[in-house]
Amino acid sequence: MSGPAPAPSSGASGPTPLYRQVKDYVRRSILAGDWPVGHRIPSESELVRLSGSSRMTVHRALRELKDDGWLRRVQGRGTFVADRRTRLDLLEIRNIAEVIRSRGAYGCEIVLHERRLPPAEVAEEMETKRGASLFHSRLVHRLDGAPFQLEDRWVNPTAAPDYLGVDLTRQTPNEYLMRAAPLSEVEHRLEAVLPGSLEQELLGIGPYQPCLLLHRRTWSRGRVASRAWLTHPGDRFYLATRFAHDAGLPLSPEPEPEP
Amino acid sequence: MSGPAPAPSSGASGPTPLYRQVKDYVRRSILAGDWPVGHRIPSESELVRLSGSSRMTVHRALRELKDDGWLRRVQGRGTFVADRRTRLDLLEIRNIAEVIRSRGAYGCEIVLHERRLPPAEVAEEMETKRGASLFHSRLVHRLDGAPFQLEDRWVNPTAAPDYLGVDLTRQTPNEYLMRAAPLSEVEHRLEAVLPGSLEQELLGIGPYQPCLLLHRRTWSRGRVASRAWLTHPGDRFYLATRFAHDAGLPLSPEPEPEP
DNA sequence: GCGCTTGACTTGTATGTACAAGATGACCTA
DNA sequence: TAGGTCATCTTGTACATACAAGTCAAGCGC
Repeated sequence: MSGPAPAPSSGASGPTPLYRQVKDYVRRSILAGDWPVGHRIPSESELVRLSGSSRMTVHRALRELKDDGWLRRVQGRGTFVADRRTRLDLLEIRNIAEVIRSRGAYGCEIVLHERRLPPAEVAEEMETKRGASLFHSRLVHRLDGAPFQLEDRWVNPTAAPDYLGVDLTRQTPNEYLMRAAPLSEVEHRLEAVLPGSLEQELLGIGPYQPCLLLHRRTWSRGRVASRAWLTHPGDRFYLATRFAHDAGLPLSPEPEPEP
Repeated sequence: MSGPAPAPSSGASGPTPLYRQVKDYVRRSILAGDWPVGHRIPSESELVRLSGSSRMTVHRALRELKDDGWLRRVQGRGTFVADRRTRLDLLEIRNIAEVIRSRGAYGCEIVLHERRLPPAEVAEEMETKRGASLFHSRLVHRLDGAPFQLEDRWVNPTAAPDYLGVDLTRQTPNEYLMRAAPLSEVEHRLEAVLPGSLEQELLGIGPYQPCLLLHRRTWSRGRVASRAWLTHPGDRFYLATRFAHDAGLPLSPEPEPEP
């Protein structure tokens, strides 16, 4: 556990808390490349031995690193280095398909609509037990003939048992789910990606066409109800906002000291 | 402390943890408008009495709510309801660089900082006359050593005459402009792109690394004050939101004195 | 071989206790 | 009155303990 964290230099904030030191140790190990993505890091009890602190202190450090997206923790198995990208709060995004719909000739093509066993990462995102099968649908949304969204969606059967019976050409999955599973929480994640060859074909794009990927999870009654990957070709799609500001910007009344 | 959180009904996820129930109680009280922005909420010891749980449990709930931006806590004074509006509708008033800054070791490298004649398309975006020279700066923002944003910015001299004299290592362009040119309007545009070779080099990425490009224009006193292209490598950056959908936020106009 | 149990190990939560440190007002003293 | 002191409130951190629950492999009995 070597160095006791980068000395705060300005002694303003007092000594570095122990849980902070543990966090910094883990983060440095990840940044240094000692622990690559997916690597299982030392368990709590090992870190207790290494750091000389108590389990609750180590536990808090790891939990916060998990909340910050650095780690992935699985009860009974261990703690793993997560695929981390800088994360930022921002922006509310409503369902894109419904908004776009009114802008031209809308069409929808059903590629998949079935019940099956999800890959491990999907099961994890949906917070379901391994071995539990889920609903899976894949749709191509078109506007004036050109695909503008590839929708890959998994649905939790306990949240929307009738999902397989829905006619997805008359009702988008999102429209149905809004009714069937009252929304309690939403999580969005927006990133830039290069789609694989299957997605390229479905979207009718070339091999090096960057796309906006909107990853969206919805909760209903405490469970993850649905997980959607919405891929939008970057050459025919972007998000925009424009708005005016009131005269007096409140912004931050108190600058908040910040060490 | 009334209801013990939304009944899990399906025993799928087990009973709701105690700290979760405390969080939900506080969140509901805020969303219901019982505790307006700036209001001092019950202290930990009071919540211990109200909830019947231990102080550590209450403390964890409040700490997480603070981390999520719901509360502001001041040692020795108490816990207050934070102003959450800025996170929801003010979108990206704060430059991404400033938000990211607190997440690790921040660094900034100035590539350009000069006055020159803009290309025609920039002049058009800035709504300036042809032949009028503008301020131009290009910065690479780094987090923990790795570039996460390439900022290419043009500034209107009539809106911020001192821009060339600003030390951009101590103050991001956005920070300076917020002070120098009171914001009246903002326009955003977000898309997925493949950067050119110059941008690749500055960001330290490969030739086929898709990036999120945030295009931003700000107005001040009726003029375009600034135009920024913010490029973020897709392999180390994404945008995210997560929020509860209980009800519309009250947007209480009186922030209450706050003792 | 197949299925089950068992135990070791993991993370998740809950509680009690203790001390540190900031804020505030009552109170005492010069 | 002015200033310092102290008690008391607040949140922040640290630690020990306990139990719950998920995972996995070894080992047992059929």
